[in-house]
Amino acid sequence: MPVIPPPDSDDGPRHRYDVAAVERKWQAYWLEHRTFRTEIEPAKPKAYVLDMFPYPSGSGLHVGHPEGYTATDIYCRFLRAAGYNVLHPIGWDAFGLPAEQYAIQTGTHPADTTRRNIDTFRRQIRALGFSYDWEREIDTTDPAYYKWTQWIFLKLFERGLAYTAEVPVNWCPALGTVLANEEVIDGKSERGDHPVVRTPMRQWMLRITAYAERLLAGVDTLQWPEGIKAMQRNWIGRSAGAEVDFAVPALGEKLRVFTTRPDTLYGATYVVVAPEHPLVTRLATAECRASVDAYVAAASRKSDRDRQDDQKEKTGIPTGTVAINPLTKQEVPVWVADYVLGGYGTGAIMAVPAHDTRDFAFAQHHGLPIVPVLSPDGQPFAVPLAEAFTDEGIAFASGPWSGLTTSDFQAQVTDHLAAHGIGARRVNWKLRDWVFSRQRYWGEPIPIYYPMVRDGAALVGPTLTAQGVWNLVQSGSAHIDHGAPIAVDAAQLPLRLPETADFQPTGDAEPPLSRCFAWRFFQQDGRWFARETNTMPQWAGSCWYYLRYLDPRNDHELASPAAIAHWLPVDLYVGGAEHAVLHLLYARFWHKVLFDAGVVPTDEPFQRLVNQGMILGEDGEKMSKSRGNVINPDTVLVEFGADAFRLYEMFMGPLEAVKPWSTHGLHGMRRFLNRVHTLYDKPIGTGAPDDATLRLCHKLIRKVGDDTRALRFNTAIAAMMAALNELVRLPEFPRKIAELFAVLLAPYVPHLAEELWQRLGHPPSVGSVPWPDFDAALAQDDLAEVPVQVNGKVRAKLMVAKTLDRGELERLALAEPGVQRHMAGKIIAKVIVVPGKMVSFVVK
RNA sequence: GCCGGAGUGGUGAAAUGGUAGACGCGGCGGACUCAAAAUCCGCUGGGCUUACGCCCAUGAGGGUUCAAGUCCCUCCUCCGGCACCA
Repeated sequence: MPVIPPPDSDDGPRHRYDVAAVERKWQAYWLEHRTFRTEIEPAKPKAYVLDMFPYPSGSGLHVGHPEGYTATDIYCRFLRAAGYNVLHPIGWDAFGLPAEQYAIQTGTHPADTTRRNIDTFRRQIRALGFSYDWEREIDTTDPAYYKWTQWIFLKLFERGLAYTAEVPVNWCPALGTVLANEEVIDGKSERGDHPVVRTPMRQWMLRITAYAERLLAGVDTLQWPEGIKAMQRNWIGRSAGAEVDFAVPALGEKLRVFTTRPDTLYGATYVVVAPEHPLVTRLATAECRASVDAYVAAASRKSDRDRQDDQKEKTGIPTGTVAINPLTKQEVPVWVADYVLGGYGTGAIMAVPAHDTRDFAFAQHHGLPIVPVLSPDGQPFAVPLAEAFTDEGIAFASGPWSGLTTSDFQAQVTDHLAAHGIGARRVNWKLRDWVFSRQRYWGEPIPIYYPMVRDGAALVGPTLTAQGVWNLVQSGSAHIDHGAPIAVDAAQLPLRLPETADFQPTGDAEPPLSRCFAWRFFQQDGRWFARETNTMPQWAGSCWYYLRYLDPRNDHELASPAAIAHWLPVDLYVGGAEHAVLHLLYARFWHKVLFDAGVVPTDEPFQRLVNQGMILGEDGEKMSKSRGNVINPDTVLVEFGADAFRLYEMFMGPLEAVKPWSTHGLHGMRRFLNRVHTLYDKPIGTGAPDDATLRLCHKLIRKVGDDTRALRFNTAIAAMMAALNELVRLPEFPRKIAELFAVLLAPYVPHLAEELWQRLGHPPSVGSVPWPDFDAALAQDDLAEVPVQVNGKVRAKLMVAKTLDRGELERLALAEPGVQRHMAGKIIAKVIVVPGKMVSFVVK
């Protein structure tokens, strides 16, 4: 029979080994052998490496998810080999609007879509070969999980940090729910970009402002990107200044204003109150009443968005009333204008047009006086100001305070005001309390209930049904006493979300749970009660999930104290920068509360944070369906395999950098892996490697170790590529080197590394092989190429022993023809010799 | 406007103040092949030069230094965030 040459494999000759089979084989092996199961090993140093868990959307994983996940996976595999006890879990942040929106659109129950989405995400993540401990997988919609979300809520409630209030909230009619300030971007919902309006409603609030000072101070202690820290500081928005009373003789009242620049009080030429200010109506004189009322009414109709749009021309009108500047004793007019916010400070300001850009614009527009009282040198400005002077400086025209610097003036005048009972030192915060309730179905039920009242007494009625109670409420003969919230007994948790097909929002403020009468109304000791029907926002489950991973199946504690003590804090947290203020601020807040409650031993949850940079489309634009530049990981995996995919995402550039996708680059990774595979086809030599190869390898161990530890994966990969380029030149592949190279590759391309390790005759897993040590002497060359500079330009290069002494080095350098040529006819003014590094001559 | 980050070949990017452009992609040339693909080898910042070499070059302009992509000052551009918070 003729010998039939084996056909090239069907999936193309570029696949030199059967990537799909190899990857499937090892993924199955890891799962079956629970290779990455984690237990507490007290003898080892611990490392808690956390990914921001995904929201399992209907569209599946995008290429941005695996970027961070690959980084932490490589890091974890490396740390395990380096002798660490590593915790590396994954789970699902599965409550929230998108799943519910999708469910509403398709008529499927959110529980079903959520389950399906999770299955997809799990399959996709497993296909990438990540070393998660799957026995710690969590799902925020699992009652066994949200039992503890509710338990933490009860802690907040007990400590007075959860309360209800009738407050102006961000109501989003399209989504049928209120949103937190953090969820509103430019007057639109963060999710879905729907309009948001301000309207007062009864809401559950969390008193995050009580932690403002600590949340701010804690930022300084964190190893986080500067940008994120700045954003948190900015969001918390501490502002120190003074409150000052301006007397309003016509009313016999004081108008209290907040200012950060009490040193400009002599320049305060008018006062402005917000349209929402409680005194507005009374401030309006008879002549101004109609216009003030109209202005206030118009302002109340405007959304925040509209108010911002009107920035260019600042509107406002006089109230007709005057106030007295407490220092100059002069009368200044009181205006009402919507550039002053009702919800910040006292809702009133003293306007100093000469030294505040906003006041300046307003004063110019409305012809109000502009009086400078401060300049860089304390000399009055010679000409009228063209713009506000807002820097610090030296005061003039300020009575006894003239000549003082801004800071001295501020300190002294604040004391003076306080001593005379007309002011006080004051710190304001931009941070507001967190609106915590949502009028949606797909969230954690808030574990609170209220007494039912009929005719001023508790509603009793053994024969009543839940529906009957509702009828009483509808008819007005009974009501829910929202003023007397009662916490569900912790032993009764979880308070399960009722199953219902009627989960659609109605567009009014009544949550879907209000219609689940059998769940909502219940009888206890003969009395009727009504459950809270708002649910928690999406952020609730993610506020503490990193704690549940520590002990995920514990049903009598959030996590055991032993597990908490062992693993906290999170040593490295990797995720997208889009969570800079929302998730990261809320989670820090809850963590501090749990710290105060003695549940956790640390004040901050996430010691070190790294943001992976966004991956752009091949066109350099943000990936989006509308641009059609979205890369689907599933497709990439089929064509190139997980190892190549992982390697490519890490090789693209620094982890934190924003970088465009390139399918060409991916081909390069496949080529690299094929060449590695081919290298192991060579005869495996039993002899000792030669000196050059040995040095190469020891340098490689150091380089890959250092870079991996520092999350510089791109340069570690480059070093392995460079090493491969040398190794392929060897006539045979020494066994020791073959083993070593597989071990170094393992964190990066775990499937191939396992396969090669097995081919070398070892039992799995290559991941259990300790990370090799390098020999410091072998990890550096004894020869060095030393550049010789003449007047700063390299004129020769010397190949010399690294340790060659200065005198000899200088002598050799001088002998170089290239050096001679540039020194001819000149005298040496200076010689710098750095042994092993550099020789530099300065000649004249 | 304010805050944070970044500007380096055709391209993604490397470079403890000490040889700018490692590594990858792309391109060019060659080997193999009937041919192509794949693979392998070589070259590849720009300019001048037959050549040895020389000059220029890290957004722009200054400065410090024997030596600057790296440190300092001024400015420009791009990305991300915040934005009437007094």
